[in-house]
Amino acid sequence: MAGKRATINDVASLAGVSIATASKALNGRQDVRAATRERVLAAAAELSFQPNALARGLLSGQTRTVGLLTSDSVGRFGIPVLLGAEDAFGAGEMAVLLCDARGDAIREQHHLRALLSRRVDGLIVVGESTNPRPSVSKDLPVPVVYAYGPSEDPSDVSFVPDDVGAAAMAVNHLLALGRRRIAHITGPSHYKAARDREEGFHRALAEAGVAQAGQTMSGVWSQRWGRHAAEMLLMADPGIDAVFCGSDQIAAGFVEGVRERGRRVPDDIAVVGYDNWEVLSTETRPALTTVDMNLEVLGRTAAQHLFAAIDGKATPGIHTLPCQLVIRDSTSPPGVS
Amino acid sequence: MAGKRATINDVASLAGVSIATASKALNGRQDVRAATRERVLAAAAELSFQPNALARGLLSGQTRTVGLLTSDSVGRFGIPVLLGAEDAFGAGEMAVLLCDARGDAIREQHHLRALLSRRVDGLIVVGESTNPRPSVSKDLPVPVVYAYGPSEDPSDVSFVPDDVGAAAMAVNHLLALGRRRIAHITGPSHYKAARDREEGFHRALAEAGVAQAGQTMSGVWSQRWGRHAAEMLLMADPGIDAVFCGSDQIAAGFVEGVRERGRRVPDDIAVVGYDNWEVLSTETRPALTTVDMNLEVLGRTAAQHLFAAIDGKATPGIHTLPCQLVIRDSTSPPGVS
DNA sequence: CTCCTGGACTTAAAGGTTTTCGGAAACGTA
DNA sequence: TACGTTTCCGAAAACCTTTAAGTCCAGGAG
Repeated sequence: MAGKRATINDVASLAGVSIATASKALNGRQDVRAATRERVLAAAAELSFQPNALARGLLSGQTRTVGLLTSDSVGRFGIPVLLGAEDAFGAGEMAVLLCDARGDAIREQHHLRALLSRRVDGLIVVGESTNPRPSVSKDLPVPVVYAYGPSEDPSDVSFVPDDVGAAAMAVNHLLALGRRRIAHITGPSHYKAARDREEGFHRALAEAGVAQAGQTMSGVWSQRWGRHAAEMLLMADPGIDAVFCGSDQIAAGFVEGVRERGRRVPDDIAVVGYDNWEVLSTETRPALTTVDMNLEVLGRTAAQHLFAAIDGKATPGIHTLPCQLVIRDSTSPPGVS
Repeated sequence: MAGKRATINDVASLAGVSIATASKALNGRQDVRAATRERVLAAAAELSFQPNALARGLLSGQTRTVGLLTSDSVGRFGIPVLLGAEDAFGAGEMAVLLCDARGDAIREQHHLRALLSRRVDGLIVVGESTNPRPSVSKDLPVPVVYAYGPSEDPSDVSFVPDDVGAAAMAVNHLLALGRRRIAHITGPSHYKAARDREEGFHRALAEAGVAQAGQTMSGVWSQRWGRHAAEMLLMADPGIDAVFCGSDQIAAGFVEGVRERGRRVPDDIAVVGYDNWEVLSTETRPALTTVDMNLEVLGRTAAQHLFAAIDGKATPGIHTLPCQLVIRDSTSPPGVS
């Protein structure tokens, strides 16, 4: 821990110029002789001068800092968004102030006040699910962009993954493999994600004129439920040849359950998961075909649009971003695996 | 997005007092009559006034903001530390500026400069492994605390989990269950974590006067390696009755491998993992007995000591924090499961 | 009456930077 | 010499808040 930090005043003194000239030299402005600029730069280097962002922000009204407000302690969704945002902002240009409200509205208000008092230039709100959430607050003095979980207010700017389209894509993949008896196991129906994915599932089947195998099985987002669903499904309808699961956790559990009952994946039953959560999708056997929601792209996009909004070019509405089907062994055609 | 924000000047005008009086009233200081304070507070509420943290920081030299510098994109270690830090700082009191260097030294320097120019009060550096890492920089004007990955410089303040002790604890648990032929499967030996855990493993065996079953098997931190190791181990030494794995991923793979070869966990072979990574440790079957490194506690402790260091009470050295053995089904005594 | 005390409030400075505007020097031109 | 132009540099204001120091006044003591 060294002593006091150098100010532009110290730099100016050492270089033998006024503060104004030092400022101009350091910021690469005109109206300063090359030799003088040289001297100032040398002085700044010597003192390892770092401009005080507080003073600068106070004057300009821009802090080059954005707040990221999340409720997703585990970081499943917040982290990719953060990474994407950092990318979009450019290395070191923008800083991100991260707050975790842990699903508590009071805490969220608290964080919100703290962020505003720090004069962030904008705000990204990351939902813990794709369920629409209350708008963070009316009449905020800074623009807000919602990522993953959209705002209830359609005049806000929101970015969500295209769950419907992705589910349809997954089912079309199964249909293309010749599977015709396709079941659907997913999470609780109070999740919009579950409902959207089911909608996509139905749409794709309808377009192909294929009937769903059994009823959609709603449970929880866990491996345990996947295993349990496998038991029930194989009992009730032994003829199924494919399953579209609402999450990788469910898919991983389902694969286990299938194997325990002596059926093979993908030969007997092809399985598609959702999330592309690597620890489950690539490490289990067989590796899971699954939907990647491109959360990093989503985060980057949200950040870019936040930029635009800061510049006064907001793009209100709920924007849907495409997902990607990652094909792995759990849907290999027979004999290929 | 509303118009300009209210300043203390606006509040003072509306309340009909001077700026100084407004400031004193808002900050609960003496020398202001109750009625006057009332008026000021009402005015502030009416304008929804929020003090400008930049101006305050500029004056006081304290920003009530700390930087969290990590290289752990996935958030496996950074997130718990962040949560613990937020806890220690108190809700909304302190803000955390999060930067991810992605293992790149250049990027780290970049972020470091950005953080310093923003005048953070302190810095927490989170390593991606427990391998000692270069000190972030000499003569920084703010205190730095290292979490998870310690600094190479012993005069820095570092907090690391007690891998050696935890491994010994895990092995003692297996010994207490009556297991005597215990093997060790772990990650690459260039990880200090792997070496430390092996050391604890050996120490506990030595203290009990029990010989290790076979040689320590070093691979990578993956399920695939766990499965592979299971094959090799059961081939070479079918008599083993317990395995201590260097990570939950390895343990999960090992359990799969064991089951495929027709042996049972925990009846034939007890398994202990490491990390308590919930998606693996609680969701697999049987649920894994594993070591929890208490990363959230570690983060909170690091944050508390950063506070102390900011107040001039630094505690140099590498501090080792205890881990915790979470006992689950993978080490149940026969017949209990 | 004067002097002092203490309460309630105001003035002004400080913190570090950017920016506008004015000034000074150097130089060329009439 | 007087004047205009260009080039470079400096003084000072502005951003918003906190705080040390100062002002003013009422009331009590002498």
